[in-house]
Amino acid sequence: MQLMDEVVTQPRFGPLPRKDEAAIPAPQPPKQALRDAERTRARILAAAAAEFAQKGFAGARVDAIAEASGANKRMIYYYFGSKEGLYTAVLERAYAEMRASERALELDHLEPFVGIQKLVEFKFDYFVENPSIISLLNGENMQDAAYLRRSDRMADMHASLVQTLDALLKRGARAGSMRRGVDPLHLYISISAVSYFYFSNASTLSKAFGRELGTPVENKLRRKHAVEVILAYLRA
Amino acid sequence: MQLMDEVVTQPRFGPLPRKDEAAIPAPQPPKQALRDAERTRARILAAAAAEFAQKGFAGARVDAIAEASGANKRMIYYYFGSKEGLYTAVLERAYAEMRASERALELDHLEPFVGIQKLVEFKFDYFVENPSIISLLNGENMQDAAYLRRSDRMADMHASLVQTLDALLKRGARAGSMRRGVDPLHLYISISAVSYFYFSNASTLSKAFGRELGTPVENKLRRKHAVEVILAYLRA
Amino acid sequence: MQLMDEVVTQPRFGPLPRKDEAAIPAPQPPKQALRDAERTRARILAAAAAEFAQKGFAGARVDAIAEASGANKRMIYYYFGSKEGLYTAVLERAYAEMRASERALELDHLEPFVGIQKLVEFKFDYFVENPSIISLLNGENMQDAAYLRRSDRMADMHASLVQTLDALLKRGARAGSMRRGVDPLHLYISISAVSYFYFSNASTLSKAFGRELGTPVENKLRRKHAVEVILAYLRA
Amino acid sequence: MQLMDEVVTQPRFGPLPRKDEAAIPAPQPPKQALRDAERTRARILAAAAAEFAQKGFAGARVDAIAEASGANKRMIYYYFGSKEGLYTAVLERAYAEMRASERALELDHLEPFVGIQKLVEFKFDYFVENPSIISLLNGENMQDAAYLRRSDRMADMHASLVQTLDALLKRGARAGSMRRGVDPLHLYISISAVSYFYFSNASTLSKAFGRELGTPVENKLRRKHAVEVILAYLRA
DNA sequence: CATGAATGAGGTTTCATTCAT
DNA sequence: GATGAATGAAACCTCATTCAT
Repeated sequence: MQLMDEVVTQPRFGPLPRKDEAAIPAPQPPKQALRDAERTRARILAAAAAEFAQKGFAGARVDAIAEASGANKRMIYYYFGSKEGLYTAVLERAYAEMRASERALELDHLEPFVGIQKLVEFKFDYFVENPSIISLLNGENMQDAAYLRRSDRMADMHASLVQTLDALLKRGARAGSMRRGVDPLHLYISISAVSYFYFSNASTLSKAFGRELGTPVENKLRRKHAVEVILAYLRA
Repeated sequence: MQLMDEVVTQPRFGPLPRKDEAAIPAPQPPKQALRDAERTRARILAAAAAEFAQKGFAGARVDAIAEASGANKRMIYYYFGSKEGLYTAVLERAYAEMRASERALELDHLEPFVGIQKLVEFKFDYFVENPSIISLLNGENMQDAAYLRRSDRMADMHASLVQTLDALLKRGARAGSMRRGVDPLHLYISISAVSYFYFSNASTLSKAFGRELGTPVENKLRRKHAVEVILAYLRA
Repeated sequence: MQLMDEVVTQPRFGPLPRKDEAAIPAPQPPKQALRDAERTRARILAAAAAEFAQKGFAGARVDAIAEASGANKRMIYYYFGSKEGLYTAVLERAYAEMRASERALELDHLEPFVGIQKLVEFKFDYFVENPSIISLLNGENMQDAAYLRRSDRMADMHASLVQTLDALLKRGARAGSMRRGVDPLHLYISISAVSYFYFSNASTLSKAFGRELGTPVENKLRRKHAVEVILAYLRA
Repeated sequence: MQLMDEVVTQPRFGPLPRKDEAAIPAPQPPKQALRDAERTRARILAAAAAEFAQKGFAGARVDAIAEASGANKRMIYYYFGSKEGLYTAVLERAYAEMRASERALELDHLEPFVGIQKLVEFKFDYFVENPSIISLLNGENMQDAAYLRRSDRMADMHASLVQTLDALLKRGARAGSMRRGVDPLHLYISISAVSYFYFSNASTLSKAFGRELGTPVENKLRRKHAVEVILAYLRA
């Protein structure tokens, strides 16, 4: 969950700052006083992300998170209110970060094929670097997005990305180099799919086919393959 | 989990028939008793599949399975020994059935593009009809295939399918109509991915993009898209 | 809580038979099979009544109740669902029993003064024999009847008693021997008060006045006094 | 708990001024600091009285008291040492104030019936104005006066009142207008009872009889009734 | 005087599993 | 074959209390 730390959230401490955590730009208090609370909170969040990713919501143990984070179990409730609150915080953070990274891509002004290739590669690389996002999403999807469904903070999520894709597709089509009539959402889904599934199902696939996936060598192969599949589909 | 019932496993009723269940042809007990036992067992298995799919291994409740199946809780232990035993049985059954269905496809003698299109469509349709397999696989992958890893009964799994794919690819390449140098495993993964991911992540995608996926209309669109993506990639 | 056992409730077992417990006249199953469940449930209820009476809802310990009842802690949840459920059950039972006892009085056809004297004495004696009802009521009243408020099963409670009192008052007034214009509800409250308060506040009163209340000798005095206060008030 | 503030106790602020608080005349610190400390202490005490009255000792939450009083939780420990210490302080204060108010009555030289009527009315009015004293006493009595029992400061409590009552009774008896042989303690108990019980059990009574008690109209009725009951009993 | 962060003991509740019939 | 009752371990969570500043 390394990348997570790069998301800029205002330092938070005190009990249960649940709603719109990052919304209020708090005045900067003296460094030292803050540090502990902020760091404790961050450490809990990091430990929780790992635990929830590996075991799912039901399988995760609050005790394990407390221990892994080096914090007292009570602190988890002090900062997040409940196991569920912690889970939601982890989920929102992971999601928010992914969105932020996508936003930072700025594909709009690239040549269409170049832009889309960049997106495919970004997706692949992102999953390499943030493996827990896959497990977290898997867990959520298994329970029909029970927790994300309740979160207001991720309503607008990728909307922008699909619009960006749409613009690229239109430009490419106008230029005559790109297939017409492509549904940008389904394209986005396929772009995600060819990377996501490779990672998410690596364990069972490796076992089933007796070929260890997820290794650097295999990843390189897969990354290239993913780009080819998507670009081949888009060529006019 | 309707299709599951068509898999022919030997009826089992004594306690703990864990290993190699179907291997030994059990002595034939009086018809009626057998039927009841078999039916109880089947009902437990079906209820368990639903529960495990929805909640994962840790989140699933033995009580809930007992109630849903109409069986006494004790029976679960009588037939499957433990929650873990039940989970393994569910997993193996789902896997075995998927394999059996794939085997029944007989793509070998089809024209390469036709064969591959048929496979893409089969995958898609299979997930439509057997939604729980996706959740079960997700659960397994989240815990690094902890249970499947231990199962001997699924060693040879899809091996055959990849070989079939390889043959089709070679034939297509020789004929000059098909792209050369395609890795059949990665092709298989992509074929699975474009359908699987659409279903597995339908909940979060629907929420994120504000477009309800999984509906008949949307499914039809997706199925067509999936075929196009794969075939476009393969065209020489 | 001895008297409680005389209340006739249908034997109940199995998990969480919360609503209208006593309403359905269950068919009488074989004695032996029932016994344990019924007895366990009764023992938990008795232990809980004692614990809740002494410590209040918040102060009571589920562990203590389990131990005192000789039952496993889990059984409490099996039969009553939660600490709150158990508390409600205790409360309803105590209340229902008091109502049943009052109903059994049959004061209607007595000479008015005799009838009212009998009621005063009954109230006094009931508190002597069922001390926990006082603590339970105290606890409820401290929290503004939070739990009783939610219980449907005690709506009609004493209604009948006040009507009985009203009839006696009217008869006495017509005969010229009894004070006119007495509000039967406030009379009932006073009848309860002169006994209840003596018991409910015995501890602090004893301490404050340095005279041990609640002893047999003192009780005899108090009982006589209570009767005199009420009857003197009613004489024309 | 407004009346409480009128009790004159020496302002206290150092840590743990538990025993005989008011006995030692503390050195006078600078006015302002003193005022703040005193005010914080008073606010905590007031909030605590409300919380303990409503929830009992076990049900009360130190956090809730801190929040309601606007003070930091640490301050509670600074001033009162522990939850128990705070509870005792609340109890003693409430008790001391009631005693002080009773002392201020000066019934000794009144005509006996007038004096006793005044006492009945005083009791009633006191409970109207100090509702929390009832809950606090209830709580104490539920746990057999566990805390009051330990307090030295309330040994002599009402002793004087009973003596006053005794004097009035004797005077009335000598004058021939008043019943002879009345036990002044039991009279005092009855006087308390007819008001106390009405308030202490208002919640359950209101629910049970479907008539809202504690309203101004109902209170007026009750007050009159209480006086009548006691005076009728005393008439020769 | 005051505060936010931290703690550990203990409380309620849940769960897979087994016993007795 | 089947059932309801029972169990103990462990899970989540709460609370009074203390530490560091």
